Amino acid sequence: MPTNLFFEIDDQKQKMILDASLTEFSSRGYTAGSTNQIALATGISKGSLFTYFNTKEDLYMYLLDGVIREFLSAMSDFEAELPEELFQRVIKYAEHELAWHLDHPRESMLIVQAFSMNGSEIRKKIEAKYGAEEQDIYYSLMECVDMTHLKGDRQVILNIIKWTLNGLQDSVTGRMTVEKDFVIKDLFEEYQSNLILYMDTLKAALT
Amino acid sequence: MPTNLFFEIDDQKQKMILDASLTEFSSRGYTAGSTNQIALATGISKGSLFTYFNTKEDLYMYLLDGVIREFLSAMSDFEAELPEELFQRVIKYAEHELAWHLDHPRESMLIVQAFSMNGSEIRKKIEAKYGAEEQDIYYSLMECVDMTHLKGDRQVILNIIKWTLNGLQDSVTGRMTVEKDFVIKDLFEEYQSNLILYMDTLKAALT
DNA sequence: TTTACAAGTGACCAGGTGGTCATTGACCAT
DNA sequence: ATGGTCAATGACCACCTGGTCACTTGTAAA
Repeated sequence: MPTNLFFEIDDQKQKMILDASLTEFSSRGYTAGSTNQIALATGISKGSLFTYFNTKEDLYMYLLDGVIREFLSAMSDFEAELPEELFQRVIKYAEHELAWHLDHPRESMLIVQAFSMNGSEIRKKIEAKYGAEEQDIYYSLMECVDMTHLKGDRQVILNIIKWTLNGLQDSVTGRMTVEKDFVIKDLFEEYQSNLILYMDTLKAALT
Repeated sequence: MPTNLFFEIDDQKQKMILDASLTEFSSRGYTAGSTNQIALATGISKGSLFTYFNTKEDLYMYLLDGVIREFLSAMSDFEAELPEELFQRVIKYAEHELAWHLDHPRESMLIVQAFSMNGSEIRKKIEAKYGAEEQDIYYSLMECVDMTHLKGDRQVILNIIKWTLNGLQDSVTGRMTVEKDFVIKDLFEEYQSNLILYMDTLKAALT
């Protein structure tokens, strides 16, 4: 949590600090991320940085909180535009989510790294604070959908769909970390057509 | 890659070094893992450690290679015991895989961390060396299965099943990192019953 | 112009890191 | 006993970390 002083400096400076922090932590992770580098990139002294935030952890948690809130609100805001039919709805939702990740690579990486951290104390705090919240966005967006005509338990079906989305998404982002030259547009289009293929298979099977 | 000297010291010592490395790297990750700590835990000097392995990376890659080979062979060796029917086969395979992870928590964590590392150079080497191999074990074990009677493309179905397994598995291992008191046996039994529930749903849907 | 006070600074600290290399000492052939 | 070989050693190096604090600087009131 920042000190009062952080909020009293001008907004430009606040943004620069958070932007530099985002770049640093998303590319090097929490542990390897360097407060020296953040201060340097922002153009302020390390002394100031540590008067705005008491510890590296405070800075990181404040940054993460903002980014997660951005993500959740980007997803929630899209709710009105989602079709009512389950599989159409899932496809649009997944497209929107992946588009957000591709449009916000640093934010996306920060979140991914935050939840794939291992062992450390801070990981537990993150899990305790956001674990539930992060899971719930998908279910809450699907809550109003009628699934009485489908073969199988509601929760089971929702999870199978969700994990299939995960798998498809990972196969895209995984390729991004390995291949040197990738065209985001191409990957996205491949994802879209796979999305339709997999959802059609599930729809045909479960209807 | 170790030097010749490493293989010439007695096997007990070799094992102690690898064991200490496994403990260190699996609990703290590659970057934070300390060669000092490994030397200390093994009871040898740091100088010796660096005559056996030229760099930290060499040590880590050698360790990882052994562990991955262990895992792959543990999976392959099980092939003969797998039922021929697809969903029964998947259930047994998944049980066996999760059991291995629970029985080898350090090895399991090492592999997970190796493939969830971000950004660094070594990650790319790992991906290049094992990316394909790790994906293929599941497909190769399912290769001989007859799926002509199922509704949908073979590859699509196999992926949906695989990602469903992933989701179930993550929900178990995820709970292990969060909850303080968990009984492995209970988690495993919960996993087993969920496995059957989800595979039954998929089987009913796809048949 | 002087004073008072808060904000900004970067040299500094203790504690780590991966890696090196002059020295040691155990062993063995002579 | 001597000389030679070579694995083992740990003090040492340069570099980095998160965090501190005595100091400088800017500003505004008196």
